[in-house]
This record gives sequence, C-alpha cells and structure tokens, in this order.
Amino acid sequence: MQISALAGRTGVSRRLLRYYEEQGLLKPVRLPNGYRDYAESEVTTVRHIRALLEAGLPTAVIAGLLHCVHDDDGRPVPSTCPGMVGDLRREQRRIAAEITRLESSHRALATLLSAAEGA
DNA sequence: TTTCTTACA
DNA sequence: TGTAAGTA
Repeated sequence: MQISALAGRTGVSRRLLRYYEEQGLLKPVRLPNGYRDYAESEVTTVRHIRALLEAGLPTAVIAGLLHCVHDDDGRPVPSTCPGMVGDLRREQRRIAAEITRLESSHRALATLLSAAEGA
C-alpha cells in the first residue's frame, strides 16, 4: 500500500512515517517509480512503534527491539528475544533517574518562586 | 494525482 | 512536524 493508505490506517502522518523509516523503524520496499510500498504487517508495526514510543523508549532502542515484539490481538507483547526484558528494565531505570532529576528541578523552582512571592 | 527529496519556519 | 518547491 502507498504511504497515504498507511497514514490513514494508523493515524500517523506521512511525514512521521518517513521519519520512522529514516530512523530504521520501518523498511518499506521501493516501487520502480520510487514510491514506498508498505506491507500489511506494517500497520501492526506502526502500532507497536507508537506503544514503545509512549513507553518513553528512544527510536534507536526501538529499532533494535521491534523484531522481538509480537502482536497479541492488538497488544504489543515483548518476548522472543533474550535480553529484551533486560533492555526494557534498563530503560525503566533511565526514566526513573530522569524523574529524580526533574523532581529536583521542581523543588528548586518552588524555592525560587516562594522567594519571588516574598519579594 | 500522488509521492519523492530537501530545506526552512 | 508542517509545508513549499520542482519532479517523475
């Protein structure tokens, strides 16, 4: 199918679909006219990409884990590849560290604001 | 008409 | 990400 069809079926813009390809997340074949030709399975792949993106994973990590995700009637299920669970936990720890930094910033900002109100 | 690439807001 | 330009 052409890019517009995939965009329509996934709700992801054509621009973003091309970006996903640039990031190595999708590999559509090329027609003789240069147009991208997406397989039916790409519809599911795009959903998985969105799910992984929502989980906060960077595209570079998703590119390496995508082929380990299998679809369980609409739900992306991380499995198959050994080490995938470890990668996900590693990402979760990275995000936890991020939260810690943000909370620190949040407290610092609160302190500045209270000082401003006092002035 | 639709898509492609590249570049800019 | 959206959009414009110039093609195929």
